[in-house]
Parts: sequence; C-alpha cells; structure tokens
Amino acid sequence: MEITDKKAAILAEAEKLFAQEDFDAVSVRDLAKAANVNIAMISYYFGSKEKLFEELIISRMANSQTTIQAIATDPTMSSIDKVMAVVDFYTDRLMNNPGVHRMINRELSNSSRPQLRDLLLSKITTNKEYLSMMMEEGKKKGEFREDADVGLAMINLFACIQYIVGSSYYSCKMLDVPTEAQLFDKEFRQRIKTYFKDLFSHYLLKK
Amino acid sequence: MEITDKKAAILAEAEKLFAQEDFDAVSVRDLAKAANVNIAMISYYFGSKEKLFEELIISRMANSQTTIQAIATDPTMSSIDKVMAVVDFYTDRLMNNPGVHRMINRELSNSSRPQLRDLLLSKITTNKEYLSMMMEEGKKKGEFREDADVGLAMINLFACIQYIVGSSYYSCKMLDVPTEAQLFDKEFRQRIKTYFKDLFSHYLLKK
DNA sequence: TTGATTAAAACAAACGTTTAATTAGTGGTA
DNA sequence: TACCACTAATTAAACGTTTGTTTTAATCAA
Repeated sequence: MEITDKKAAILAEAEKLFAQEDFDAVSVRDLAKAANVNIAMISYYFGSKEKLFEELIISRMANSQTTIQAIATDPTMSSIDKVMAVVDFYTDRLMNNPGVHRMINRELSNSSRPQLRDLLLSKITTNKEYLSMMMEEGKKKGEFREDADVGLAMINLFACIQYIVGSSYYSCKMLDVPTEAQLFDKEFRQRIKTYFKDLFSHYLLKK
Repeated sequence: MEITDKKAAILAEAEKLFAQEDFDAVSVRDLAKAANVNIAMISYYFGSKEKLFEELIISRMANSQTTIQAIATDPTMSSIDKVMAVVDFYTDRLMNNPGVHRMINRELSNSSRPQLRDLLLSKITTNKEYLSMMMEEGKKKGEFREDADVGLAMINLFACIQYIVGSSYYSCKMLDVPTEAQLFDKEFRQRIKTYFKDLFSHYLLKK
C-alpha cells in the first residue's frame, strides 16, 4: 500500500497536534478535522489511533545511528573534535524536528505505552554505545581528563537540548528569547552549540 | 475546611498516578479506587479532576524562593560557592520530589492547561532573577569568565536534573544504573552533584 | 464488474460530573 | 443522658458527553 495524499495529510496534521498535546488529549475527531478527512479514515489507514501514533513517531525518527557511528569511529579526528561534531549533529537534529522530539520526550517520561517506549529506547541505545566508546577513547589517548564523568556529560548534552525543545515555551522565558520561533532559529542554535563546545572543552580537556 | 483523611489520601494517590501517566490517562475512577474512596469524593472535595490536579501540583511545589534568594544574596560567599550551593539545593529538591516534578515537567511541555502552566512559570521566574543576579555578580567581581554563557549554564543544570528525574526509566539505561530506585539514592545523587560542581568550576572560573 | 476509497451513521464503552438518598457527626436543649 | 435539629460526609446510581472503532452503504477508479 503506497502513501496516499490523505494518509500523508493525516500524518502531517497528527505531528502538529501531538507535538502540542498528549496522546489522549488529541481525539481522532480532532485529527480528522485537521487533516480534512472522515473520522473512519484513521482506522482505515492505520488500524487504530495508537498505531497511527506509533507509525508517526517511528517514521519521523530518522536514523541517526550511521552518523554517530561515522563520527565515533573516524580515525582522523581527535576526540574533542568528535565531541564538537556530536554537539553540532544533535543540536541540528533535535531543533530541525521539534515536533517528533517532543513526542519522543513524552513517551520516555510516561509508562502508558511501554512497548513503544522500549522500542524507542532500543533505537537510542545503539548511539549510546558509540558515544561511550568515543569518550573512553579520549581518556585512553590522554586527551581527556581521567576523572571526567563522560557518561553524565553525554546525557547532559542530550537532556538539555531535548528539554529546551520539549519545553520551548518555558525555555523562552528563562532565556529571554522573545518567541518560540526564535528558539529554533540559526542564531540561538549557534548559541547552544557554542555553549556546549565551550563547556565540554573546559571540562574534558587536560590543562 | 481542614484536610480530612480522605482528602489527603486522594492527594497522595493522585501524586503517584499522575507521576506515572498523563492527566487524561488517569481517570477519576482510577483515582477513587487507588485512594479507596467513592468517585463522587473527587468532585466533592476538589470541585473537579482538573482542580484536584492543580491543587496537587501547587501544594506539593514547595517554595524554593527563599532558599535561592538567601544563597544569591549572601555577602559572605564567593560566587562559585553560591553556584555549588545551588547545585546541591536543586539536586536534592528535584530528587526528593520526583513525582511532582514529573508533573511540572509535563505541564511545561504541553499547552493543555495554559493557565496552570503560566502559574508555574511565574513561580519559577522569581528564582531565575536571583540566579541571573548571582551569575552576573560572579562576572563583575572578576571571578567568572566574561564570555561564559551563564544563562544557558543555569538552564542546563535545571534541565538536566529535571530530565533525569522525568525520564528516569530512560536515564537508568543510559547511565547504566540498574534500578530507578538507585537513581534517586544518595550515591547517584552525589555523582550528579560532583559532576555539575566539577563542570561549572572548569567552565565558569578563570584560569 | 471488481476492489479500493469515502462518507454518514451507529456502536458500545469510558469519561467527568451530578443527583438523590443515607449515614455520621456535632452542638444545643431539656 | 436523651432527644432533636442541622450540617457534613458518604454512597450508589444515573446523567449527558465524548471517546475510539465499526458498520453499512455509496462512490470512485480501473
């Protein structure tokens, strides 16, 4: 079955609505209305509201594994340069797809759909392995401080950007950014990158 | 009207259930069953499910303003020591009350109850003012690096711990912590504190 | 004609809330 | 102590909506 206009329209509108509100707070009637289709089409195309939700997340969660792997295993880069590349990659990745990462964020913080949660987790875990490898390598090569907590550093990067994307309304107020749109703009994105690169340089590198 | 056993029981069970699942995913029947009271008691004591939710969050959100203010305005402490004190305070505060901070976290990341969201925001904003003051003071005194992004540093601290608490299931896997209980234990808590103190020392202080 | 698509209507189940009736508790009066 | 009056607390049942899903029939394309 190929992707019809209507199916694509439903997915597109679902991404918008589910980015703003929880799974239960968005009804199939809301979805159908937004996508300008009949209510029955959700069940017809996806089987159920829940399957639509899963298909949406999975389809939009682009595979970052190959990129992370490429960075982590590059023999020509220094460890700190690899960290910089990861900062750039994650910042852009999360900020280019705020909707789906809001959804992923919420799925990881509740236990309503444990099977979906575990699926997301398994996809993320692979990246974690490569990142751990990369960080440990930095220590072994004597580039990074031995007593740096590289595990926390990695989750710090991910958590902080994820949090800013997920709670953009809140983050704007805290960071004195006037509008949510500006939060995802090039300028603020650069500020995030600069912050983390600067932060990790000071924290990880030996003096 | 004083707080009866039943009212307190409802609030206690509500905190557990709302910590695990969204507002809509927890029904009044779930709540009544868990608290071992009749369904009608939720409306009777709180007016509505939504008002119960609001009352729960507000009552459990202890006032951190005085503590933060005391730290920020203490004339005997150095700026970096103030940062250390804030790290200790926030870590314990969030990890001692994971349930309510999960709820707050979710409220800040959706727009289902904008009025509650803005109320939470206003309570948090006061702290932000004191923290900004404290950080700028560190720069003026020449203790902190001029080009440190203190705004992002503060939200980084808050976001990261909030994220670990909010997505504890996920965080366990990422940090190789076996159980969620251990995530809130003294040992891991100390690891968090050490990480951030070390991180900010390297990032903020002049060489 | 055949099979996929669309629409309107109906479905049962679950939702939050309210009603009406009953019990428990309190304070005052004798 | 006993009785009454009154309010608060509690219950079971029912309320009207809304939920996600299905059915049935009509329409369209090949």
